[in-house]
Amino acid sequence: MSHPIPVDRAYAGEVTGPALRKDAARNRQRIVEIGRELVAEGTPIQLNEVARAAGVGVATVYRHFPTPQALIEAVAAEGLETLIQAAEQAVEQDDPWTAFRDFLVRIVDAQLSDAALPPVLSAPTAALPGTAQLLDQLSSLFTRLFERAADAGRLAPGVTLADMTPLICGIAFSARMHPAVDPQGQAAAGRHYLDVVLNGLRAR
Amino acid sequence: MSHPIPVDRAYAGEVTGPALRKDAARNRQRIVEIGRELVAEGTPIQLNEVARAAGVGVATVYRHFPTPQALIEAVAAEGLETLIQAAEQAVEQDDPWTAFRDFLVRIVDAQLSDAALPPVLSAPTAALPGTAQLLDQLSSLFTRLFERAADAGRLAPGVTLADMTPLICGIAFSARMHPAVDPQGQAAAGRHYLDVVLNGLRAR
DNA sequence: GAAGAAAACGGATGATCCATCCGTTTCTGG
DNA sequence: CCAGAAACGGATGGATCATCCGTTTTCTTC
Repeated sequence: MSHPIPVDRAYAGEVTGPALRKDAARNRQRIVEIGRELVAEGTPIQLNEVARAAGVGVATVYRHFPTPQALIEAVAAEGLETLIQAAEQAVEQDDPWTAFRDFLVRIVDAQLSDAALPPVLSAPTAALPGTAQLLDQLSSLFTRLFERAADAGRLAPGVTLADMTPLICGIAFSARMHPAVDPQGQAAAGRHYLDVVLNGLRAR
Repeated sequence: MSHPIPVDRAYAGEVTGPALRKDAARNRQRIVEIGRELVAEGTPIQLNEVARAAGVGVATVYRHFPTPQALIEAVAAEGLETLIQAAEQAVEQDDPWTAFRDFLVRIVDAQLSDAALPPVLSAPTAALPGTAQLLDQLSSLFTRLFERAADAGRLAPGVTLADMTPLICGIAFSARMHPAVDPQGQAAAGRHYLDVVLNGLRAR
């Protein structure tokens, strides 16, 4: 931690700053690529191993991603952007409850089909500034969705915005525990658990 | 894994078999003691470090607990036994729904106050045979509680027994994510999330 | 309570994993 | 094309892991 490892910048979820040099950008992409594969197959991420697989030096990996979590965040960036788009579309929806519910379906689904998302959405803090920025965007869009639903009187009293992230991540956690054979079995479980929670959340 | 490390036996959740020698029993207890402290303070368990703190050789620790998970299970045994007792009392309860609900409150609470429980209750497989036995007992008692509630028509259709463990662990997961300062804030969150789910689970 | 067999002990050690440092290479702006 | 800056790579010291085997403790039998 004493060596000057520069703060990360310029990747998928573009945090503007001095652009990366051409070779740096290329290497970064290769590294994220490998990271994506490892995350997808559930292999725990070892930065030295990532370097070997990506065909770059160890230091190059550490320079871009000081910890495995940072790499996971970079892998998750794409998924976060997709979620942000979904949230943007949802705020356009007329019916507050439908918009709210449909977005929850999306965010649960996304966590089940992209293994990089759960650790990022559940983590208390982001390792990369770009991740923090994406999470902020998502959070502010989601706040709108939540408040619209709440203002429309569709939510049971006592349910707060601060409860939503834990609940959503808990639902995804439950679905991942479900002993399903096929992957869509897990998606079905996720949908089911979300229905249960939404049912418990709705004003009557 | 080529060295003959004997299968574990004779501890809290007594799996009968040849009794441990006196010194072995003493060391085992010391090790679990230290394990309990580490788990409580949230320190990740390192078997070498446990050996040092317990004042025994490394091999002694590995002989008793081949992996950190095994030690965590030993620490969790006491909590599991308490839950089993609670479940036994619950099956005596007259009202099926009250029995079911009260036990769920207990199991969520227990996971929040004993950090050894979540990994054991969420794990797909047990590392120690004693843990497997305790989990079996718990599971069979819980099955009774669930089926009584279901037969009494108190559960929404589509809710199965297999959904319950994931849901319960998901609730505990959500509560642990809740950004509470004091520890009873987390317990309150757990209670709240359980209410939401129970609300969604109940037949209407 | 002594002696032999069996069980358990301890810690040195080779293997593996981690992450930094710094000499070399690649890039970019002028 | 040149000089300065940025990024590279991999050797390496440090940490962690888990096994092996010579020694000690306990149990059993007489």
